Amino acid sequence: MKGKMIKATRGRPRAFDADKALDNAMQVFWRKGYLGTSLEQLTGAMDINRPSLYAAFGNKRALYRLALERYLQGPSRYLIEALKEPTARRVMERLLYGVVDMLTKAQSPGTCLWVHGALSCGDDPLRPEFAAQRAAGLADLRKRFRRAKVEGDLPETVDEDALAHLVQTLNFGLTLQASTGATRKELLGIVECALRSLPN
Amino acid sequence: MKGKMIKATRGRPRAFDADKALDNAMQVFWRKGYLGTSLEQLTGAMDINRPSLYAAFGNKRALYRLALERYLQGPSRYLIEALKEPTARRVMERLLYGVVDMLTKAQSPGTCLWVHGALSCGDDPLRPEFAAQRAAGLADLRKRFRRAKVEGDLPETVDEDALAHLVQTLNFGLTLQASTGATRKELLGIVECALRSLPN
DNA sequence: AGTATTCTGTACCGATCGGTACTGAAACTA
DNA sequence: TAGTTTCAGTACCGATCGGTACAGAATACT
Repeated sequence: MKGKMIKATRGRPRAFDADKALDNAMQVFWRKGYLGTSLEQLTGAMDINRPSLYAAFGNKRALYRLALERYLQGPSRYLIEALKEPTARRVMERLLYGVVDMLTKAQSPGTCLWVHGALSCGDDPLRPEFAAQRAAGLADLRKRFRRAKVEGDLPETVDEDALAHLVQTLNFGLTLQASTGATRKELLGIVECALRSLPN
Repeated sequence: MKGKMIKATRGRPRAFDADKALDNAMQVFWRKGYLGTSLEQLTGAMDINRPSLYAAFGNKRALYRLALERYLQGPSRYLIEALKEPTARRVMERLLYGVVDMLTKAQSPGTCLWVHGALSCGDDPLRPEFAAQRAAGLADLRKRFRRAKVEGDLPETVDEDALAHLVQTLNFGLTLQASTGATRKELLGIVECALRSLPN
């Protein structure tokens, strides 16, 4: 992760904290999307000037990739954690309540950086990368449900592929709800309603 | 709808079909989103020049609003039609299969113009309009389910507000699935799985 | 015909886009 | 201290953004 940030050992040391700067960049991308974010907004939030940004992070697209990685390891951590829950039921609960928490946390932009990026990147080369990441996330979820069947906490009759798809779809849908103004109360209602109709 | 397109009775008649031009504009917005669409792409697809676009449609934002209206009455017609189905069950089926059909039809851009716009409009004044439209669509669905309870084709125990939210969320989620590469087969699997767990 | 009206097309506007050349400052090594 | 390396900052690049001024062409009204 930090490997992609260019750092030097010799010469004049940089005057800013690259990690903190990246964090600020993530915030901007999160709120504004990819096309909706300008370099001026980025350098403003990161409190560095343009050549410093390019020297340290490459370009706008490369910076976005780093911000996305950071997002997935930070604010979107609930996805990783959910998979570690002991039962399929707990995985689904943690995932769905997790996304609601992320979307409605105190200083949350009220959307998902990944989703926002996926639909605001135009024809950028980032586009196919989002598709690959969706497929990867889906595969993780499917594997987890398959394991649950083996371990006996998910009925053999359940189609783990369809269930993984459905849970991912609910995650996406909840994000869009929040992005277009749904409140925490509304989101929690949706999750409860969904969980009532999901297996186990 | 056509009332917002400026047309004159006196003077030189316009050399293009405004309706057809709007249709072409809709296609571009559909594929590229709002920020992702440039005036050059629009005038190119509409086969008119810039001043003609401004004279007939106002500006980029006004043209987008017209394109969106057209989309809702055309490719996204399934939403309106679904509400006319005789039972709550049929409403849900028509809506969910309808969005999949729309997303995977022969020349479909593989996304929803509305969703694409909502997440690619940056800080544009369009943003709150999307929020209002989501709320309106939700209210329509809720009213329909309430009626279904009165008419007896939906159990009294069902929370029509939560159900409406859930169906809208599934619609959003399916759109995002398609926007990031999910196939028709995958989408149909999700719908079947969802319908199996929805009331009735 | 003459005139008012509205369209088309070219050519342009200032602003902003993502990205970079270049100067000088600040650190390290020798 | 001299030389090397890397950073910071200004100032700029060509391209593109959304939007428009203006001149000429085409219609309708009188």
